[in-house]
Amino acid sequence: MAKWLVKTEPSECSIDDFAAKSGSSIPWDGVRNYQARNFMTQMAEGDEVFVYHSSCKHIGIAGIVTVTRSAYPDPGQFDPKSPYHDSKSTPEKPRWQAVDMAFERKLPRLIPLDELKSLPGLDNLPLVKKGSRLSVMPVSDEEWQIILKQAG
DNA sequence: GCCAACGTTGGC
DNA sequence: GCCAACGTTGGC
Repeated sequence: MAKWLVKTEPSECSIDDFAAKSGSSIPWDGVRNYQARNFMTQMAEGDEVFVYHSSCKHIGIAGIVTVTRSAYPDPGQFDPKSPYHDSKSTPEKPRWQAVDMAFERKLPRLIPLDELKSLPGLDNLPLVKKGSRLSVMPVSDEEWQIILKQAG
């Protein structure tokens, strides 16, 4: 089972929003970056995903969600009224994909970015690289264990 | 709010 | 295909 990490602004969709809807799925949509989209299409039902809070007071990894539905065309791209509308996208040739995810658990504590940066073994994780804007990325089993262990 | 780093667009 | 200009991301 593959593992992943997604970035989100908690004001948009936080781990607590997932927790509040525990037992039901939330669409992960609005991704408009090709590399991130390509990773999303590789997600499978049951994959675990770290949720990272960005652009906020407490930046870091906050919890874990599970993929409940693999990639399907992101509806927003077809809707002219959607902020995620893409005029070059058609239902026959969709450009962007969404997945569904559901709450699994919060980490015992939030792991701040500076802590992630200082941990050995995470050097290859795009998240900790300066200037990286990739919002969906794979996490190796080794990286996953390092982060879980750090959470306590 | 600032600004460096990045991805995308479009003229050539 | 190059690359300057632009808009966005995201830590600080």
